[in-house]
Amino acid sequence: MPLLKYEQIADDLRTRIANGEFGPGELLPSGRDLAEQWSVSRATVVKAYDVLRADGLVVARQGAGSRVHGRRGADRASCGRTPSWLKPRHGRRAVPATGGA
Amino acid sequence: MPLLKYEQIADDLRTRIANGEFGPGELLPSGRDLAEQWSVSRATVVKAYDVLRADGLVVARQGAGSRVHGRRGADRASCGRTPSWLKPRHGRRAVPATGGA
Amino acid sequence: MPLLKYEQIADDLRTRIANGEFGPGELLPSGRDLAEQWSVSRATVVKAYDVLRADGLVVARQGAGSRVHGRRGADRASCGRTPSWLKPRHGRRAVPATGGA
Amino acid sequence: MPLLKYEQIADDLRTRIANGEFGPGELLPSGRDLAEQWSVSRATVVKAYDVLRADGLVVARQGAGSRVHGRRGADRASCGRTPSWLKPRHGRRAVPATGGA
DNA sequence: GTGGTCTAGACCACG
DNA sequence: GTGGTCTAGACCACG
Repeated sequence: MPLLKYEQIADDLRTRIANGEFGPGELLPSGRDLAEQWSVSRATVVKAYDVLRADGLVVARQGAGSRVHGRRGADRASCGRTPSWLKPRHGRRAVPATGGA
Repeated sequence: MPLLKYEQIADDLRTRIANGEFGPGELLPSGRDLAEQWSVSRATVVKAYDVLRADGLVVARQGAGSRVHGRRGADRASCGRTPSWLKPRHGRRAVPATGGA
Repeated sequence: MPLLKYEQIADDLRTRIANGEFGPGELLPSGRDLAEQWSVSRATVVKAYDVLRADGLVVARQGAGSRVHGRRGADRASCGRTPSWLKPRHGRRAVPATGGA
Repeated sequence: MPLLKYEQIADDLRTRIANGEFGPGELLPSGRDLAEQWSVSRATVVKAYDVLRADGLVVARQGAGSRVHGRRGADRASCGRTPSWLKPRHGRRAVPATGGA
């Protein structure tokens, strides 16, 4: 087996994040769920998330699950699906803070 | 040959989409059909669609064919000449929080 | 020939723009150069650029050549090579105009 | 099989690059070698490298092999633990136009 | 040697 | 039927 289990899991998550399945700030699958899906112990999943946290790809907080690093929306909005060469249009007009909200 | 085969095929589809031959959400020719029409291997057509998917122009689902990105009608309806996929997120403009809601 | 000459030329430019060979605001090859490179008349090249202008990909001004649509730098900077899922880090900290250095 | 072969290969390389086994500018294993090591077709390896190139992690030139993106030394030298390819354009800070030029 | 394209065909999952 | 992966091998340009 060229890839260890926890590396496989980490890499699978990396791929799914890269594919946009999970965006910045989004909640990732729980350790318990992943352990069941991959038929591994929770310790193995914990190690997989360790790798991703070491890479800076994922952030975790006590009792609040693991999330993709980055704020929701902001960055994604500017680098989403649109091909880069179609970008130039919208002038990054910042949302005017017009009193209300 | 200035253009590789898979680029030719991708660019031809791009052009036909830009020309409105295929609108948002519409079904594109199957890989098998294109392979026959262009007298190329199916793998070459798959690579052409790879390019278009990477561009976000096309979406494909197992067993359900490849389609032009975007919902039927919606985008096209609100646009003039410009192909919908040239319009970057013209909606999105957050609903101005005008007091109430 | 599934692609007409001017479509081939247009699509080649489109591909090269998509590949980043020419960025937003950058000057594209002159009609005279392209005509020679592709062994076609200048009218054919003009037609190719017509297509790209109709697509909104290219802008042309009298005597100033054709350029890729969009401002130089700005947008490219925010959506360059870095994979989208690596983006989140830098907090868009505007360059502090600290007088000195 | 949760991970496709080409994804496994791509992810393995990604991991090894992240671990510092291959630094910026360093030559990566040839497609032929990897194909033999993984007992897969060379086309599968090519696709793995496709993924890494699409991510901007790897650059390849005809006849000159594939290399980790980035110049030798420079990026690595200035970084701590974080793999250089996780650092978005830390240079680039435009020279502040201090009066003159 | 290297990377990349392309073929002809098998295989799989999805519908 | 569909898209996508994968193989084994040929071919090409680059060095």
